[in-house]
Amino acid sequence: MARILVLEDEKAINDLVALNLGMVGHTVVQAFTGKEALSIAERTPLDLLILDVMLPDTNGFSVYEKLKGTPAIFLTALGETADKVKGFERGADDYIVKPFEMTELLLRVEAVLRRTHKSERRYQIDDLEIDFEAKTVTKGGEPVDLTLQEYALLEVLIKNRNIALSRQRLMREAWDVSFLGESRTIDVHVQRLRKKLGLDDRIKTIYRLGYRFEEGL
Amino acid sequence: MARILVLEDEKAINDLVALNLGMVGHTVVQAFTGKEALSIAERTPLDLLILDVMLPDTNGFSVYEKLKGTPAIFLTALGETADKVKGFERGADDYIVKPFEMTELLLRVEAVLRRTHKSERRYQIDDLEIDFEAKTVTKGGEPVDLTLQEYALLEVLIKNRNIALSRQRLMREAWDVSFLGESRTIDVHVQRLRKKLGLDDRIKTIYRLGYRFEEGL
DNA sequence: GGCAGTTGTAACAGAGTTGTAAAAACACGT
DNA sequence: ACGTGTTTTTACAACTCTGTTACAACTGCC
Repeated sequence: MARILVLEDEKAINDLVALNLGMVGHTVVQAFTGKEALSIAERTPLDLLILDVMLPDTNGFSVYEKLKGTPAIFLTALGETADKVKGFERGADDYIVKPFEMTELLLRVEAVLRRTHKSERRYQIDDLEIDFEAKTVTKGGEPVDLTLQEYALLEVLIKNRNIALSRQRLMREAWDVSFLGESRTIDVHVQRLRKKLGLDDRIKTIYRLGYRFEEGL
Repeated sequence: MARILVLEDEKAINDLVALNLGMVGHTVVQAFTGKEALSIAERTPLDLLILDVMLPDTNGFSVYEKLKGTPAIFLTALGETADKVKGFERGADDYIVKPFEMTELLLRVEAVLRRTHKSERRYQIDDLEIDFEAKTVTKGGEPVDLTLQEYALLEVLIKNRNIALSRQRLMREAWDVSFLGESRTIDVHVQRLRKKLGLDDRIKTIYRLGYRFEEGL
């Protein structure tokens, strides 16, 4: 279940896409202009962008540039594909030629989310089993109690596994936007996760930066 | 296994759909006109409607309107999608563009049924036995009185069992859409369910979020 | 090794959240 | 209008969580 932004000026298409994504359980935000999209992205974290290439006020690529880091799927009309494809050399992105089948879009969305680890409901490692939707954790079969805030933090860590995350970023992604406190809050929460789940080895401290959840490697 | 009405005037397609649905275990009723569909719906309870949008005597939407409450999947030809989509703002429904793959239809049927959990009418756990359609509950053989609202809440909890449900979501799904009150209503109703049904252990409080019905964990 | 900066850890208090009972508001038939 | 049964609101006590603080332990660098 991911947070997805749909940027497409044609209302009918935008609605259609949003509707279908919502149907399969994602949280969808709709934007009709590039400006709108950027202002939304500023305020809420997003897992995936679906960008129309041709827009009245700008084009999907420049929006994508400004939101670098967030994976994207581009919607492009038939003529404009070939030369622009260079944009997608990266791995997390994709594009679809209009007109498209809704099932195709849904499939590609799932594929991208799977690649970027953004929509997993359950996660298993060692003797740990975490269900983010049920909000349950078992360790070696025994249930463990986590608080909501601990789930939020753990989820961010796991979904960005093998990436070093700054405290600032962890704050942004796992805490309510309004939260401002600059303090040792995160350290304490990490400590609680390590203790409750026996994750001393998997949640690694990056000196002077933040933390990283390690898997495989 | 659900009871499904197929309304589609082209006999070949209707038969095909009915056949396939029957094949996977559903009970299928076929209708070829809107009038027929309504008369059938009057007499037998249905879990899902599959409605052709274009019909000789009417259209799928108006049939849907008259049977409000029953989830539906619309079959629509390519041109007529965009403007009609407003019909699906609700969560339980879906649509498919003709021509479609039979597997796609079957998948969407299962998805809708899963979302609405309509394939189960009764639910049993421990010494409890609940019939959501009859609106009866027995606990250890003895009948228990629940109010309508209590059934609604219990149903949402059970049909989303093992998922942590926010108060907001419970409100949306178990109360009339229009309800806005930000209050302790849900807490009180949960408390009554726990007391009346002895569900203290099964309905778990998720601090700062809402509740979760637990089954076999 | 010594130092400044950084992280680990335990304990605490206040804010926020839930359980519960009882009152108030509402719905509906008579 | 009244009475009955249901639903929402209110009030308060009990409880949980969370950010903070203080100090110990550690890290990297000179």
